[in-house]
Amino acid sequence: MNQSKILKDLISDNLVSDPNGARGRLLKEAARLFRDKGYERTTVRDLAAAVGIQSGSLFHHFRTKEEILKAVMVETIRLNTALMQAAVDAAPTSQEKLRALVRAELESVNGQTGEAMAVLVFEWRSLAEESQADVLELRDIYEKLWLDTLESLRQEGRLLADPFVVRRMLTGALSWTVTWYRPERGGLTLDGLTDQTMAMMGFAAGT
Amino acid sequence: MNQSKILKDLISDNLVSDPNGARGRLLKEAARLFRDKGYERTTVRDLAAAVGIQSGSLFHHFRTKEEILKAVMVETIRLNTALMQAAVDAAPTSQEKLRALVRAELESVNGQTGEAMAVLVFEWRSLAEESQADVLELRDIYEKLWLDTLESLRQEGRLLADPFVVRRMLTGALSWTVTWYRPERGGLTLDGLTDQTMAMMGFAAGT
Amino acid sequence: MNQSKILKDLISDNLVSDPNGARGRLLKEAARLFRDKGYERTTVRDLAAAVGIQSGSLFHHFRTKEEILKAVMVETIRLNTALMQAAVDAAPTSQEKLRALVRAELESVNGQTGEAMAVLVFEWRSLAEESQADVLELRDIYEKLWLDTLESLRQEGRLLADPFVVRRMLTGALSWTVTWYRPERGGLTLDGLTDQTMAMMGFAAGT
Amino acid sequence: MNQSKILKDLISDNLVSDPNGARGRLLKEAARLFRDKGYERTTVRDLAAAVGIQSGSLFHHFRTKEEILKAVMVETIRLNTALMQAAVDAAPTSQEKLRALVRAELESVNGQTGEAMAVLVFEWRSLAEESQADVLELRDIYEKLWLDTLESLRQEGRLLADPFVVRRMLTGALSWTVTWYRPERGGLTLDGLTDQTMAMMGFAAGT
DNA sequence: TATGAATGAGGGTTCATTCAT
DNA sequence: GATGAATGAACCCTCATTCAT
Repeated sequence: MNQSKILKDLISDNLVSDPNGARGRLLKEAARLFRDKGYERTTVRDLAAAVGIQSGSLFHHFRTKEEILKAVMVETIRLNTALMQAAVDAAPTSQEKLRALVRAELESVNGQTGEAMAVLVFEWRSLAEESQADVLELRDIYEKLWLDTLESLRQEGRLLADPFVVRRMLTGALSWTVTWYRPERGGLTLDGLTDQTMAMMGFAAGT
Repeated sequence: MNQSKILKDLISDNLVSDPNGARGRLLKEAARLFRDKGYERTTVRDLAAAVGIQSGSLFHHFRTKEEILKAVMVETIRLNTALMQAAVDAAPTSQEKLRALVRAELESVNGQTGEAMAVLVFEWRSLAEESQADVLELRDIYEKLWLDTLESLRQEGRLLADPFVVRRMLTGALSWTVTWYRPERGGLTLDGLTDQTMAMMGFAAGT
Repeated sequence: MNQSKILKDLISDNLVSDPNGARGRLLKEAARLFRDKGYERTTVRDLAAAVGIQSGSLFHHFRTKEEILKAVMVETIRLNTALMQAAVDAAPTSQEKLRALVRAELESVNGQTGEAMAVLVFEWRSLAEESQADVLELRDIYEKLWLDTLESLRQEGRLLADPFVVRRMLTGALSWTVTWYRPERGGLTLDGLTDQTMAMMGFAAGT
Repeated sequence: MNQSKILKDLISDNLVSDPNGARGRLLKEAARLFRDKGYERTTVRDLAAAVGIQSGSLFHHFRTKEEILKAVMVETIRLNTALMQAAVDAAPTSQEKLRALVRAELESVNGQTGEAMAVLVFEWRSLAEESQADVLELRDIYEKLWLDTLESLRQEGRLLADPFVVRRMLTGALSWTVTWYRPERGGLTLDGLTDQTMAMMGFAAGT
């Protein structure tokens, strides 16, 4: 099942907003602004201007600015959970599953459609505590995919460290790429970056 | 050369503020607040209250709030550069040097004295561009320690990935520990966490 | 002529809106909300929600929010003028006329059907000046009933004070009951409250 | 003890703000604006302009706009309680005590210094519920003066109605004078208005 | 008539910064 | 140095009103 099919299904189930609709367009711009300037530095006027409406009109779609942040995070996590699941399902071995997860997360963080993943990671503190609890529930599903894969590798003797710790390290490492990885300037492709990540963990490409 | 000696030297060279002086105390509290609440969410009144003065009085020590952030970063990086250098110098092999660097950075990020390192990483965006240039210069020295060590390991065949990429991955991974590592709740010690980090990269403890 | 007959006549003359119609229902809810929360604190969304429509739809019935306030006042004053007139006509003596007026006004202010009277008194300031002039004209008819009755009592030597002043004092006193009189909690009935009002003025019950 | 002496004592006890100080001047202007335009229609910018400062500066003295309303009410009630107490103490008979209370309340509501009393009465609903509880406590002292006096008259057989009801009626009647009594246009003086009020209750002047 | 998205002015409040004392 | 009142721009959000559908 390819990416656009996954997205289409989520949209028709109302789990993710249609990127062509008013709400979807706003969330996309919000994700971009939040990633680039940070949640705090992004004003509701910035958000409104980015989709060509007045700031007051925002509040037709969302009750508060924070609700926008939450929506960005919730929809991102839903989309990425579905993408990760598909990636894992399609990979035959544990190592390939891991590679697929790394690759998918790098794409989420750095890709054109996925700037919201960086928001999820770096603006977490700006989310109200009540909202954090809601998002954490969704996050658990997502994290389980990682932990199961890492656990398998551990049992196969191909991973020396604790899967839980490794996952958290990888969260930081992969998210952090958003601050420095610039594929457009030539150099490393996303596949190359994935290879490097695997190599850092001692997995040579193609083994 | 132990840590307190290093600190003392830096203080007497006026490279780092005396933590007992007014300026030093403020920077320490600022680092803590910036790490805990973020730069944007920390008000100058918060900063002033933390050291028991009025907000207006802050501006006798620093011209702007951003100058405080910059000072936190500059002094942090000076201190940590000295600490890292000492750590590297004391380690005989490349792998031990790497372990020392990891351990030192984890301590910087999570330790009692070093909360400022997290600020350096996560509040970078809040620093004015002109200030970023200044800090980056200092950072290069610091980064060189890492790159040299990783390069050696690479040449020894013990590291498969590109040192530059690995360093950036480690920056993210190690900084991110501030969001989840809670030694006080029992469990992993800083040494244990260091071991895990090394293990993730394929370096078994004591090899 | 009883109350419902009076109301029916006013409706068929188009002087008061049918409480079963869209306009009448809205005015009734508006009166309740204006009395309970005040005109300023009542939003058009509140008004719309109270009759189960969207806020935009309100403006098919009234050009502005203030027009709703004016309509509440105008219809209230029309209805109450008719009720007062009937009450006065039915009472044989001046004292009984006064009692009937007091009783009728207390009922208007506190009764189930007449919550709008409190609006007329306490939200006067919110009415635009142009509208005030229109309503004042209607009010004069209403006030004349009071003044004529008080004047008679004065001439009979049963009232020591100036009728004009007494009427204004009674306006305040009777309107103010809306803030404290709670018949549902037991205690004073409307008749009892009427007796008390008369007693305050030196008119013993049944004299 | 005359009025200015009473005021001076309250000021030196910090129960009422000095009308020459920043806080006192603001409260005075706030009372005037709240009475003239209503609390809701008065903006913090109006308040600030009335004392010649910027709106942001208001929040140095008061945390919220509502706190200003509360302060107006609290200080008013403190001042008026002291004035009423003095008025009652100075009057020898129950009837004269009542007259003194009526006269004092009329002066509070309509006098130059006392515009705040009208705010206390007519803006009650705008006060947050928690604040209402605080103010009510103060109000009880004030009301007791009235109730004791009315109770005495009742026992002397000079008042037919229930003191509790009479007090509430008088609250409405006397407060309402603010909406229509215009001494400057000639006609009734405050003493004359007091006489009329007493006469309405069957107390001839000088009896 | 009814909807509901959009408007746009203005609301209360925050906050880094200034400055007379 | 320290204070604290004052600034003024900007913030998030509200709300009466409009209008295409």
